[in-house]
Amino acid sequence: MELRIKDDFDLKKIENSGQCFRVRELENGDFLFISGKEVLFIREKSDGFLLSCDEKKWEDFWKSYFDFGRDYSKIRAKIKKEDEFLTNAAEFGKGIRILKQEKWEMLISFIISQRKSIPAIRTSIERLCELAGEKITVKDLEGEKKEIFLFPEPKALLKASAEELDKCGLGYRRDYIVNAARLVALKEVSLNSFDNLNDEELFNALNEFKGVGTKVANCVCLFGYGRTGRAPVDVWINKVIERFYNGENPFGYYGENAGIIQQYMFYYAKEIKNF
DNA sequence: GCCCAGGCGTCCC
DNA sequence: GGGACGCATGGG
Repeated sequence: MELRIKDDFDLKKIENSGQCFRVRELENGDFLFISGKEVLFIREKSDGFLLSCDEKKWEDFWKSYFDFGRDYSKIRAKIKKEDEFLTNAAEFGKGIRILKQEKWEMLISFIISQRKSIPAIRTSIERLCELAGEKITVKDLEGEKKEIFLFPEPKALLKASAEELDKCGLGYRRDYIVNAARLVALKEVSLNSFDNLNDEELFNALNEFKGVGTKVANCVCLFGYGRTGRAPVDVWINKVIERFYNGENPFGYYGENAGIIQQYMFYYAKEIKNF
């Protein structure tokens, strides 16, 4: 299908925004998105986008995945005029959207993320998918068949040996992942049931997993549950807070948009480095 | 070889 | 409640 949208939908920025680790640009310039059991190829065209899914799948799944239903330009318009850093960051990051990704994948991905660089996170996750993920065959926009490994189900991870998991470069995080897989696979914890919790309750529930602290729990809230009021603070955001906000967390003012504001700042800081 | 990475658990106060 | 410390491993 075709999508007649141009504003606030920059695939390259989304790929590099640090919220997703399996999104990538292919050699032919198309983008590949994988989430849950769904796979999408997207090609940017002069008047919009060409997608590998039909209208029904777009309406049922990808539309909400890409958070279409939110007007990002309105959010940028609410930024304090005197906040020069954030104004620059938002302009620079214009086109980023907060993806609503698969909950289990977010939990494990952000457990892996601690004390790892983004390229290293991608490598670990990809190895995990090849080790224990279901292999499916899909057709790209050229009609050519491609093999894709989906993100491993909790049960599949439990079947892997410690040695196999270690080859994924998980380091000391391995036991955190096995522990989470056990709790979810044995249905002692239901990630879907967490939908009913408010933001604070959800944060606390996620925080119960070993290896999930304040930052990781907030990332899962934001990227897995669409809780845009949560603003994860990592090393980059900490530098921003120290340098531009006198050490005071600036996100409270933005309420339910705090997570989106945070994402603009994170992307800007990460990309510019010497901001 | 060195430094650091979208932090966290533990210990100690 | 907050501060120091160790942590496995890969990228730059």
